[in-house]
Formats: sequence, C-alpha cells, structure tokens
Amino acid sequence: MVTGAGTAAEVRARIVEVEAYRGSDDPASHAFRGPTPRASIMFGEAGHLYVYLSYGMHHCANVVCAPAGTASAVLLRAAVVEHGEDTVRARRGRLPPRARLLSGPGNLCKGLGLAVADNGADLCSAGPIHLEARSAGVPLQSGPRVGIRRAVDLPLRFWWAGHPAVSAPRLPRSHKGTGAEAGP
DNA sequence: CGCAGGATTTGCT
DNA sequence: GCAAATCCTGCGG
Repeated sequence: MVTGAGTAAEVRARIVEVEAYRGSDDPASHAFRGPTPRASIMFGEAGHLYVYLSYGMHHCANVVCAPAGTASAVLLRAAVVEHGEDTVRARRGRLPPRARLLSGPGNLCKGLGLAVADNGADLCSAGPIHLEARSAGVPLQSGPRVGIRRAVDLPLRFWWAGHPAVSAPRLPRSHKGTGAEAGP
C-alpha cells in the first residue's frame, strides 16, 4: 500500500491483516441489504477504495475485489510502515511502538491519511494512493472476524501468522501476551 | 421526520 | 474491565 506517492509525505506500508466482506450471504457486510447509497461501491469495479466512517469517529478502508455486479470488500485491519514513518507518527499524534503504528482499522486510516474524501479511488492505477502486489510468501492464518456481531463464525479474517501488528481478538493492548493467537 | 445501531479506540472508575 | 465519544446510514411511520 502506497499513499502520497510522489510527494514528500509518501508512505509505504505492508498489509498484514485483512477481513473479507461479501454481499447478500454475509449479514455483517454493508452490502447485505443490497446496493444502498453507501454500499454501492462494493458492487462496483474491483480495485477501488471504499472508505467509511465508523462509530462517528474512525475511518475504515476497504478494497473492492470482485467484478462489477458482485458485492465484495476487503477491510484493511493492520499494516507495517516500510517508508515514511515520520509522516505516520505525525498523523497519529501519539507514539506507539513502530509495529503498532498502523494496527487496527481506525489507526491504519489515520496513519495513512485515508478519509472519506478518498472514497472510490482507483488503487490499481498510478495515483497518489495505490496498491503494489507483492508475493510475500509469508505464513498466513485465518479465523473469525473481529468487532462484528453477526456472522461471527465465518473465518474471513486473514493475517500474517505471528506478526506483532496483528492484534488478538478482543484482547488488544494489555499486559497479556502481545503475540497473535491462532484461530479455532 | 425520527430513531436505533455500528467492520472502533481510548481513557478512567 | 468498562463506558464514553460521536455521526451517518438504513429503516419504520
């Protein structure tokens, strides 16, 4: 993921945790009720950005992945800064450990400077915000999604196994273990 | 037109 | 560990 490409505020981050959301078969998805004004972008062309405001204060960024006509979104939950750490820290305000700078959907958007104004951006063209494919070959794990109350059992969360940026479900920053636990 | 709830984070009782 | 902060979307009347 690259934001502010070509500017002094360019930031590169490697995505390490995502969640998939589908359509009418996924009660936890915004697209569950059909192509409402907000969710219509999920029914659009793949490779576009979907940003929305959560709980009136945090932004969440998604990437549309299925062809037009099929509802889909992949929520970006955590990433690791590879370039532009100073810019990210300036946006975050506080000074968490480097591994946690972009941990959590809201923090990720804040650190990368993603907002509703970026909604609909084409991430596959060479714009200021775009994705770079990297066949990392990292160990992946999957499990239940976090923070939802419906369709809790669907194992649609995917993360880099053991990566410190990935938070354990409902056991975030505390004096417990910092490592990500396995799924079911 | 009014209301209830949500893909969260943070700080304090 | 729990509750507040905060506003937009979707649904019902």
